[in-house]
Amino acid sequence: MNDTPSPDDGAPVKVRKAERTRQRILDTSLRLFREVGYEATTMRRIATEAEVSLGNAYYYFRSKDHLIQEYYGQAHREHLVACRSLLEEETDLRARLAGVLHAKIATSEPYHRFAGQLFRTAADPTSPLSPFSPESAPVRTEATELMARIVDESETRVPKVLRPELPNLLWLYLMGIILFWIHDASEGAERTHRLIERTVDIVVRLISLARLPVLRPLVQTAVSLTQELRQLAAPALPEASS
Amino acid sequence: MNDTPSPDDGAPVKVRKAERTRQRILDTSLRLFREVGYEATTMRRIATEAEVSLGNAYYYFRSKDHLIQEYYGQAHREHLVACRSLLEEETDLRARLAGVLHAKIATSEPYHRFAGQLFRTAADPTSPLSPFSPESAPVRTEATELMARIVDESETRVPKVLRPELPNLLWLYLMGIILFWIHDASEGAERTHRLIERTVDIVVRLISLARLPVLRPLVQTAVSLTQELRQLAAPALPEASS
DNA sequence: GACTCCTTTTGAACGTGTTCAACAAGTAGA
DNA sequence: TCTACTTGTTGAACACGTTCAAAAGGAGTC
Repeated sequence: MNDTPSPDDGAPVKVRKAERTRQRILDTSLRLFREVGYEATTMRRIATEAEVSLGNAYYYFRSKDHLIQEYYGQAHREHLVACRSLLEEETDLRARLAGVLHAKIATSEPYHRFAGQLFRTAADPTSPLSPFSPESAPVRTEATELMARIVDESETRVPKVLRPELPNLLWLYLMGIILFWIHDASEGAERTHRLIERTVDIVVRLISLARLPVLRPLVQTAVSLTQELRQLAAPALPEASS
Repeated sequence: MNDTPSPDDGAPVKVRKAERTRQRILDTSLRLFREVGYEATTMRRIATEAEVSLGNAYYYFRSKDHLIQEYYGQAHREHLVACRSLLEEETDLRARLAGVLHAKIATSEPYHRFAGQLFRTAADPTSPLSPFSPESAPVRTEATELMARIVDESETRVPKVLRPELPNLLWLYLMGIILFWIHDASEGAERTHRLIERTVDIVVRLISLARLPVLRPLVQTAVSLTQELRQLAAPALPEASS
């Protein structure tokens, strides 16, 4: 069992062991979340199946909720993989945006039931699991950067007013789609995919329409609103701007 | 104690007693929600303070969540009272809309902390407490009718495309404001009130802009989207159309 | 009163997430 | 080897929401 061959760098075996325990708990959790859903996955069951005591699970993860933060990360990484080729080949903005959204829904599908139950916790503003919480900042930032990439590497020119805020707006749009998907009980999330097809058109149209003089003040307000939103979520948000 | 003078109509005293017990539990719950928040209000405490056994509370209310449905109703009634004079006197759409929204936030203020915790449950799509759930339909309908009244009795003409769907759109807008308010920790919800002032302008502007030929297709799509949303929430929604 | 039937009420019991004092196991210095 | 010290681990205990079999109460009928 204790196969730790050639501990390179003289790294302490202790750390390794702790890391393995942590990983075992994490893997078991994510598997159970997928297999039996959020609520049926009790901390006792996680502990039992990970061959660890109940208290030990709490040593590594402060609460059941905190286990979910890990899910966010994993889900995002899977999404990135699913998007890669599309982002490398496609240059049309509409196609890029639609593709990324469809991929998000598709990769999330195994976790559909889980996500529904999870949402209950994630929607709580005081919860560290809220997508707006400081704890979620890393994943949120990564996701926003993905949105920026969709736009930047496309052939569409974005009106200047919109440019700095557009990735955040698109991230909000993604959150909206996910919200819809969570409620969507249709076969294969077919309705959500149709929703994407229809709303992507609007969004792309709006991006160009933002140029229109009539709409200028509107756009200005909308942009400043998202800034307000951001302030609301994080009173002090230390973010590396790139 | 047993003061049931002149049981008119020969109504069975039994029913009266049951009704009183139910009311006592309900009053105690709402008071505790206000005073100590959602989570600190345990079913045991409600039972104790209502001078009733724990099981008895469950006889009248299927779960802690169901107690909240009652809160929705009460909150809406308080909102109506707070709006009355404004709706009778004011005819300008912007002023009417802003007034109603400000009133909603103001009357909800005592429940701010409670609402934050509550939201955790209410955001769960499978929860009967979701504002989109069938169980919430009565209050939702009433609130939507209030939105219709804001528009109908104002002096502003609404473009035909928008008319049937506008109350629902405004209700969604209200939900958005409440969502912001829940996250808003500023003194006296001052930020939410500012948000209302700014967004009301946009909304009113959008209502007139909906006439613009350029935007026609956009508006069309937006309208049909809300219909989609409605379908999502309630697979079979029996609603009295007036 | 005695009987039946339905409504109301009780409190013990279950499984849950979480906490915590205690213990075990490694690690490093003497 | 002995001695601290940190890290990792345990399981009992707590309060919670919820359930349920059983008891009590009340109303009508004989």
